[in-house]
Formats: sequence, C-alpha cells, structure tokens
Amino acid sequence: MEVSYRFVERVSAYRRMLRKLLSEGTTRVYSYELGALEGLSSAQVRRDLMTLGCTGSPSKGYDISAVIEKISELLDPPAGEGIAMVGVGHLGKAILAYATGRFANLCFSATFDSDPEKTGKIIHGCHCFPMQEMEEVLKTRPVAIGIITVPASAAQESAERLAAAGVRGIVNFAPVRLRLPREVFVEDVDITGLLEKVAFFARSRTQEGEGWT
Amino acid sequence: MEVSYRFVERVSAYRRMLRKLLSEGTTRVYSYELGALEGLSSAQVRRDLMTLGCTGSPSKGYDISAVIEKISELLDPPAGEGIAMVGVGHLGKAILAYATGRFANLCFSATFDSDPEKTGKIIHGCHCFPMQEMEEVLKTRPVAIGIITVPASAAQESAERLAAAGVRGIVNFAPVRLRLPREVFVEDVDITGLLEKVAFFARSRTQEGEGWT
DNA sequence: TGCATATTGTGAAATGAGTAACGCTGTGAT
DNA sequence: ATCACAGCGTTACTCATTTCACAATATGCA
Repeated sequence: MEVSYRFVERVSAYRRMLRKLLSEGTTRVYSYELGALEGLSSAQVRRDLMTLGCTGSPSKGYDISAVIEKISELLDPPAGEGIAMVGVGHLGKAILAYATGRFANLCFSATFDSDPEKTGKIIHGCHCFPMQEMEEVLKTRPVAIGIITVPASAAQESAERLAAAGVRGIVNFAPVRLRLPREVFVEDVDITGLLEKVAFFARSRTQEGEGWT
Repeated sequence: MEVSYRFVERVSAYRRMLRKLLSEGTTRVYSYELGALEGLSSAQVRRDLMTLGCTGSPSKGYDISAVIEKISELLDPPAGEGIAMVGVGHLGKAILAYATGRFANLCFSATFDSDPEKTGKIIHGCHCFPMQEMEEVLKTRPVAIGIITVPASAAQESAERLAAAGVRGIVNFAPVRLRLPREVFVEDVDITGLLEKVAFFARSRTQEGEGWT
C-alpha cells in the first residue's frame, strides 16, 4: 500500500491511544472521540480508518480491537527484525530503557560503542560490542534498523557502515544530515532544531487569542 | 510574520548548515548548493530565503553571513529566555549535555526531579530542584520553554504545572499526548512512533528502485 | 413496525505546500 | 562595448492532503 508519512504517524498514534482506551475497559470509539483525543477532525479519523480497511457502525462506532488489529497488520514487521544501536551514551541508554520490549517483531539485537568501559557488557538486556566489530557482528545478527546516537563527527561514518551491512532504515539523533543511498530510509531528529521551533512558536503564540485545544 | 511549521524547520536546518560552511571558510552559496545539502530543490531554498528577506546575486549567490543574520533575527528570542527541564533521567541528561550553551538568548535555568539523589545538585551546569518546589522556583526564575522527560504517568501533571507557571512552549518526550490550553505550544516527540515509522518505510522501500539521495 | 437520530462512508471542494518556468540582472569573456 | 550565460526573484501552476457535506445505515424507542 502506498501511504503517506503523515498517515503512518497518525496511525501509530491511534494505536497507542486505542491500546490505552482498551486497557481502561473501553471497547468502542466514535471517530469524533478519537479525533478529539488526538487533536484531529472526525473526518480525518474516518478517512484514515477507511484507508486501513476498518469499518464502523453508526450508533456504535468502531471496534477498538479490530482497529488495533488492522493497524498492527500494517505497521508491524511480518517477521522478526533486529535493531542496532550505535552509541550508548545517555541518549542511547534512555532509548534502550524505554523501547526495549515494546515492539512486535522488532527488538534490539546489538549495541555498539567505542568506550572500552562499556563494550563487552550487557546494557539494558542487550550486548554492547566495540565499534570496530560492527561488520562482523552484523553478519551473525542481521538488523533492519539502526539508531545513531554518537557525536556528530562519527555519525556519517557509522551510518555508512550500517548501510553497507544491510540496514534499511536509520534514526539519526546526531546533529548532522546523513547522506546515504536512497534505498536507506533516514529520519534525522534534530533536538536543537526542535527547541528552536518550540521557542519560536511559543513566542508567536503568546499574543494570539486564547482557547483550548 | 505568519510562517509555517515546515518553514521554521527548514530555516533552522539552513542555519546549522550555513554555520558549518562558514566555519569551513565558505562565504557564499548558491540556492542549488544549499538545496543539495539539505535534500531540497533550489526553488524551495530561493523561496525560503525570499521569505526571510534575503537577497542574493546572480553569479555570486547568497552571502552566508547575511542569511545567518536574517535567520537569527527570526528564530532567536529578542531577550533572554529560560528553559526548564522536568525529569533528569538519561534522556534529560543527554539533552542537557548536548544543548547547553548552544542557543542565543535561550538557556537552561532550572531542572526538576523527584529523586532526592539528584535534587540539590548541579547537573551539567544547571541546578536540580525537587519536583514539589517547581512553582516556587519558577517565580524567581521565569521560564518560557519546558522540556518533559518524566515517565508517562507524571507527564500530564508536570505539563499543567509548567503551563500554570507561565510556560508557553513544551517539548514532551513522554509517550502520552498532552492536553493543554491552546496558548501553550506543545510538541510531542514519540520515540516509539518514530521507530515504527522508520521500520515501516524501511520495509516499503526495500523493493523499490535504487539511486542516491 | 416504523420513525427519529446520530454516525458512518465517501465524492467533491478547499486548502496549502512545493515545483516549474521564465523574465531579469549582474558578471566575465570576447 | 557587447554578448552569452548562470542564477536570482517571482508568478502561476500542480499535486497531495484535509475538510465539507450529505446520502446511506444502523440502532433505540414509541
């Protein structure tokens, strides 16, 4: 299916919210309810659910479990895939601690660091290898996704080595824009830029009209 | 000026790149050069620079310093603004370490944590206060921006207390969607969702045509 | 049973972001 | 001095995404 980036983003958020609702005992939702929770219009929600192939009923809404099922069919890898984390500083540890075990068919299979204090140890349940063994390790533990949390100066090289080892998607937290072959999907996360944006819009919003989201 | 979110994002990225070029001794760029570096069309770059009020010259391009100056006028707060960080775990420390001192007129003025092991100390140059003193502290150290890196269960409450204390922009790393009055600009960063998206597009791209970005 | 009502499903319109295209301008070569 | 040309500034257009609007439909109640 050819779907847009924003669509995947929303759908992932739907699933998180729907799981929460389900855990609280709710079994059905209306499009306008989910829309209000996500800050979207009901039409947007209906259209997305339609794209997913979900079908609701007037006066009962959508069955939450069924929607979660459809989203999982779309988002979750059909078979197990590995994640490699390059750089196990504070940020890397934070992500490991938070994300470990949260995905279906997607788990951390190796971490890499250049610091001998860290290598050879198990960090948050995942073995940490020295940087120079990356190619070797990735032969026996193939990974689909790489997460880069090394300093800017080491990011491009790390990315190229991951790509050469067969990684097809990279989340980059280092403050540089990675240059990689097009078949590798790269998501650059610029935390500095994030703060600049929020500071800007916080200011521009200060003088605007009040109200609630 | 009424500008779009994407515009601010691009402009922030331009500045980062232009500063790097400047530090390497380059003083002028063509729109197509900057575009290639950022993965954008030259038309997009020219249009953005036009919006910023920059003017270039055919056969010499744009003066990098002048563009940086214009971007800074737009993005940087006109006077000093404070940032508060709520939650000083791995993620909080990572952001503090990386972002401290990188902004013009924007600096960390307080951090908060509920762990008595951390409170009372100076972390990455910034004082850490106990959570319950937030209101009191923010009276003497007014802040414009808040960063939330607490667990999901504490995020909404933290956000409301920040908002009540006058914060006008929040970056939320906790995996919940914050519900706040509209005058507070909220940017939710969902790291789980990020990984799901990258995993999805990595898969969908695997069978596509090759080529370079 | 049949009506009233609230919500779904979806074509059509509106919005908005990005691209193409082209006249204009300044530079360097002849 | 004139010409050729490469890139800027800007307008018009294209295309994707979102919203509008309404017929279709399922439920509850009289």
